Amino acid sequence: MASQDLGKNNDVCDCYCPSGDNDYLKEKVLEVSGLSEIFKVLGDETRTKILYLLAHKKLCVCDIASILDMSLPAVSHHLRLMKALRLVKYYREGKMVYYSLDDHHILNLIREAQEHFAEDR
Amino acid sequence: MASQDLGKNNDVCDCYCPSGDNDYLKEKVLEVSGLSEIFKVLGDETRTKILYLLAHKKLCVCDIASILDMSLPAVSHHLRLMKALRLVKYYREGKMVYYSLDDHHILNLIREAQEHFAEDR
DNA sequence: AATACAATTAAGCAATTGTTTAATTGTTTA
DNA sequence: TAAACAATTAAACAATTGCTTAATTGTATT
Repeated sequence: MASQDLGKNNDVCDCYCPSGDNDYLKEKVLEVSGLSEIFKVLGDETRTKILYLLAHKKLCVCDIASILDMSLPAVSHHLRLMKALRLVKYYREGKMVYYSLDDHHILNLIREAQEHFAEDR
Repeated sequence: MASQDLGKNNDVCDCYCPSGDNDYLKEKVLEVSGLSEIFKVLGDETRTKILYLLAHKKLCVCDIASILDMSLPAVSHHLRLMKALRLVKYYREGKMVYYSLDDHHILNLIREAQEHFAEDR
């Protein structure tokens, strides 16, 4: 390894087809960096459903499990992740732990996706 | 196995905490069924970037690879997936294959996610 | 205190995903 | 038609993900 590569693929091809603004686009693309983190959360059907449920009312873990027909640990696992990302919050009431939506902005994303389906198909 | 289960977890717990509208919520949650398919696409950073790039201008595979600093097969692989989902379209021009955005609605989702970050943090 | 129950945590496993390398296809140019 | 190049495809691999089972924690009830 003689010298350090400035990025692996500065010349994958010879064309450089666009008007030469590859450098500009390299900058531009940074605008969406990290965005997929939210999408990854919603990329799991179970999580989208949990968020959608919690948007309607607060629920205990055990109810979510019942509604979604899943095991408690499975649900708890997803809640833990979304708690870490501050999408949901919780409070304990006796034996039960109630979860609710902490980030209501996420609903806009869900609605937007719904429109996506509504329009296209 | 004596009798058929009506869903695995109709009684995960004894509480049934909500006002008893679990059945209603089971229906309600169907509204977001299948939605995560789109989110899954955007859940990969590379794909979000490709879509964002193509929203600005059509590009050949090799340029995308160059801009994102990735191998050609890797990029091609992602494009293939998004082609199948009708998010991007393509046409051949000589040796090069140009891709462009086919589903412009997807940009709304990206913008919505950008706002999500802009507001919260 | 002991039991019961909701929830969490941990470990293990199967399935999926994204990348790499190598081979192949398609188009142009010499 | 042979060589060069863009792109695709296929096979193999590493990493991640989501679930299961089992054990643990925390609270309430007896």
